Amino acid sequence: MTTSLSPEDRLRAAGQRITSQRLLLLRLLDASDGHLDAESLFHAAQQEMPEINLSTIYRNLEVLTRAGLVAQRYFARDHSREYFELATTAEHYHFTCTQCGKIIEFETPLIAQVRSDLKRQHNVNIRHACICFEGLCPDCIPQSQP
Amino acid sequence: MTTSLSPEDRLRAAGQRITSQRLLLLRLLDASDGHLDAESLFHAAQQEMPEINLSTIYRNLEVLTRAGLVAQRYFARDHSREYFELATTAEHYHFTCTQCGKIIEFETPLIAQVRSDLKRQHNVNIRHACICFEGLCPDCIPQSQP
DNA sequence: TCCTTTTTGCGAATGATTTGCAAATATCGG
DNA sequence: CCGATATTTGCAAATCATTCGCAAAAAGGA
Ligand SMILES: [Mn+2]
Ligand SMILES: [Mn+2]
Ligand SMILES: [Zn+2]
Ligand SMILES: [Zn+2]
Repeated sequence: MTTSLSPEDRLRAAGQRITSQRLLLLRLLDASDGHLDAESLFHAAQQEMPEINLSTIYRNLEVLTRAGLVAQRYFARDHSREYFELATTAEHYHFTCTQCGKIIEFETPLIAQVRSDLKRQHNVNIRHACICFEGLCPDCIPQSQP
Repeated sequence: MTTSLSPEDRLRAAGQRITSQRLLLLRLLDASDGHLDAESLFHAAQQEMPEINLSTIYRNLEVLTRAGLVAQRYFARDHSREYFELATTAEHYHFTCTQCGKIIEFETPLIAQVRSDLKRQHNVNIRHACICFEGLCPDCIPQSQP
């Protein structure tokens, strides 16, 4: 069981340079529930660091993702925008409500099962998977007349 | 068991107007293995219809997708580009080789299982899912020394 | 502290997809 | 078959998230 490291130690452990922009990004992701896009992170970051640039956000999200500290996700049918969350949480998947935008996280061993079946049956080496669902959350499902 | 309808009948059955551009698009998708992007379909279409426009391709792919005749997919880690295939094939999922680009299709009942678990546990109404895997296909996995 | 490498801010570029518009086409009732 | 009406198309320009080139600033190591 790992005591969660400070942003600085996480960067160090990942062999990345420690910059105030990266620390800020990690702090913002720590503070949020995750599932933020570059633009939202940019706006949040500007509160503390008004001179920070959007391309710095993008570049660092890529660095952090490749370093394994952050996970990039797609939600909803429209994959036009990338979202990010800390990679520290356990493997889980997402359901997005197309009406209100709520994201429901869930776990299941079945995806791991799919992966191992796929690996065994087709002799492939799986490096990455994108699994997401969308539809209406309980609050947004129209009720039938009582 | 449905005898596969002609492109024209498929459009009619879906209540969409029959245009030569749409018929061509359906024919091209019929002829290919699917998994084509708008640009490839555009190039293929131009062979038979030199004046066809790329935005017509995009617009009709959306129409056909909404009509349920075509399915839109994302492949590879870079989801920056949409791919399409006929929606007539059985529910299946995709693995993309990041090295050679090959796409391996596979079936599994486990995803349906995930959906029903998700639906039951969170009372959501699932409308769409995006499931895709990527990595190295058998041909692209480096062999260890014999 | 000095030197070398990496990162940053800035502005411009990219590239897939979308959109406004007027001309062309499909559908349909007569 | 014909004309009126609703849709669709080709064209050109716009979007918009993400990427890039560059010179100045900051980080890390000796
Ligand atoms: Mn999550
Ligand atoms: Mn397929
Ligand atoms: Zn909702
Ligand atoms: Zn391959």
